Amino acid sequence: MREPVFWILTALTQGRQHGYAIIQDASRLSGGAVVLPVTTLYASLERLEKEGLVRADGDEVVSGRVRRYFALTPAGESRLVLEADRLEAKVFTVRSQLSLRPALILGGIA
Amino acid sequence: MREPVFWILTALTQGRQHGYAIIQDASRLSGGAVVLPVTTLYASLERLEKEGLVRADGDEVVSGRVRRYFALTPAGESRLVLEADRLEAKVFTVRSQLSLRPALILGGIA
DNA sequence: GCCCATATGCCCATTGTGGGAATATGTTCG
DNA sequence: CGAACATATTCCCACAATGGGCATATGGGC
Repeated sequence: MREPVFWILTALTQGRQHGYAIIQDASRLSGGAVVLPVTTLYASLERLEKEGLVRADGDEVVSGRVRRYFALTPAGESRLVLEADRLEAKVFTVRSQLSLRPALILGGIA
Repeated sequence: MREPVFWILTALTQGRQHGYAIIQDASRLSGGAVVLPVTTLYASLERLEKEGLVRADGDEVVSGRVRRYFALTPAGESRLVLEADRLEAKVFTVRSQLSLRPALILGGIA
């Protein structure tokens, strides 16, 4: 799973949300590190809908502007849980590798 | 950072390695989950070399076959450490979001 | 002799990402 | 009032990264 999709699904864990708000959530949740481009967002949402991880959840008009709402499907939720597990495993693996890397033999017995 | 690059850099933490062995390391380190396609590997290595995260570390001939060795640069190592931190932060964030998601109110007081 | 593992290289298609710009309404500020 | 900016979505198009297919070449096992 790529970054944009990860943040979209993560933003949707708190309930239905519309596109523009997802961009703001992604930025907030990542501490400002992630900037989700609009084009990427809508392209991803369309793809995720086709894959059944996200579903359209009604259009609403707020002060003249249309909002398209999206929601996580059960499949989307379990996919995100799976991703969390995978990320955790990756962290464990790199950390292990980094801690036992040859370069670390700097103090030694001396 | 994408999956293939992550596993390439992780494989190289234990010292210089040649292409084919990196593929096997990636598979082993990921518990068989990651299959690094040959084309992706060499394309990535070339890119990583250009970016200064990896450097060519000599060609050797073993039983008639040429092996191209590659090694992590200090930049590559710190990039991987940074990536580990980012992954850890992502795990923390999703887990938090998942634990406080509306759907979890199922047991309640009852 | 044939297949498989090792080891790399070239060609090319697809996927996901993302820049640019258009559209349209509401708000803020000089 | 006009300009700039935030909200909210859409279309067009370029590009980086991924990866499939195939070619090449050697050595080992059946």
